[in-house]
Amino acid sequence: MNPFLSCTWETWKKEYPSIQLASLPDKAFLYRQGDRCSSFFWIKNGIVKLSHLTKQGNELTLTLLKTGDIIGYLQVGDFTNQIMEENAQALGKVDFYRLEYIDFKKLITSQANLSWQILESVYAHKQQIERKLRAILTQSVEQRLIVMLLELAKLFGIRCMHGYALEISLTQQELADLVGASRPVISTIMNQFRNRGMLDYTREHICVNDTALSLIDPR
Amino acid sequence: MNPFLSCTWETWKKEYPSIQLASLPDKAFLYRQGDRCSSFFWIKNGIVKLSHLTKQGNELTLTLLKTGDIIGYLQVGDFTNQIMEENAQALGKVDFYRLEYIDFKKLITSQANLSWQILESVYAHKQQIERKLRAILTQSVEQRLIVMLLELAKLFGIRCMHGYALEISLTQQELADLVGASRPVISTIMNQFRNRGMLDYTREHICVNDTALSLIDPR
DNA sequence: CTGAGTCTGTTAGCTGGAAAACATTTGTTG
DNA sequence: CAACAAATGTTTTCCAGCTAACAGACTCAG
Repeated sequence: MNPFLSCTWETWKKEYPSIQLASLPDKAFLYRQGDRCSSFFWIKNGIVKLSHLTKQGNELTLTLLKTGDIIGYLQVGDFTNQIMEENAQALGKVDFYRLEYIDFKKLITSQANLSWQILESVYAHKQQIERKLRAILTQSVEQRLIVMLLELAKLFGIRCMHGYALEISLTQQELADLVGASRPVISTIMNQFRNRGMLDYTREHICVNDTALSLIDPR
Repeated sequence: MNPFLSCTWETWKKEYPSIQLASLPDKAFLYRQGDRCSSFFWIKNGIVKLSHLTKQGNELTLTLLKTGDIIGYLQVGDFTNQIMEENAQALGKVDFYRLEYIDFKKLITSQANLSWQILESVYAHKQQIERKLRAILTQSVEQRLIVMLLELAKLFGIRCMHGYALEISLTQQELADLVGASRPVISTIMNQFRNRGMLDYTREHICVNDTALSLIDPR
């Protein structure tokens, strides 16, 4: 799984001089929207939020990435200006590897199996965003919120008494950004869910109860 | 540009036995949503529409692909069932190369430069869909329609008298699917645009006038 | 303990655009 | 050239969800 462990660190360092292991605290940015960034990142440990800030000042969260995922890759073509369209922000402490464009390209072209892995990863990511697009165009906020909560439970849930507690703490605003809705609506729906016993939550903790799992849409 | 021309056809055929050159008429499907398809396609010539049919029976067009683009690639992981989430439909006659999964994987892992090209292509596609998502969440149908028309003019426009004539013929329904809106709204807005002199169109022909180009949003 | 800052809960009002329905125009075919 | 189908134009109705605005509640620093 870990491409950087198949060999010693020194070997890597010699072959790809720009490689470095770094780490960032909660809320820090790997890169920001508008930055000129030509690095490739591989998350060793932690969660990274990819989001976009709109002109109107709304934040739209594209996805949450976790251990093993990759970001930043390549700005396509040589003509395009290398400006990032999203923010990549640490949610909690994040450790990651970082590689410059040239070395990354070298890596891809020389390590065939790795290139396949990365291709799969990007493609999966693309599919995920297509699903999100679909959801936004066809489902109500309520439905999208359920799906999102279940997804979060699967990705970041830790088994507890009556369900899965999320290991990340999200404000309702962040949840709203994640499903592409306004905060007040999320607040109201969250309450309904709590009343129906699907959810337990406090300010810094969300727990998706097992009863909610039965609501998975059979498509 | 054409990866399959760097060598003779026979050599390719021997190395990757599943490779084949095929072509389909207008409206035919390369594959359909729900199909079990493990092929990779490379468009040699023509335009392909990627779309998704929702439960409610609405069609949502994800993107239009043209010569040089690739689709279908890989269904990620071995665990996922290989079911396609979209339709890939020819818009006009389409010629394409087709390769089975195993050969495609072999191709990727053995042809480094190719794998880089493909990665770029998938990534570009991902970025495009993210932009679309953003547009839908932040812009009015009118704005999205302008942007779409300009984009179409750039991709498929042929220079004419007062602007760019689209070489593909799109119904208003198809346009609506493309911007994620309802048909009546598109119809009304198209009329407004025509009255303002930004557009000329008949049933089977759309021409984006130069005056419309001045409306490109300065972001 | 007090006040500032942040998050959550709730209400009221407004509106973009979806849905449905129908009329009109254009193209096609026996 | 009917007459049928397909695309376009237009109107009406309706509502999900956004915005704005404010009132608790909780948290933390001094």
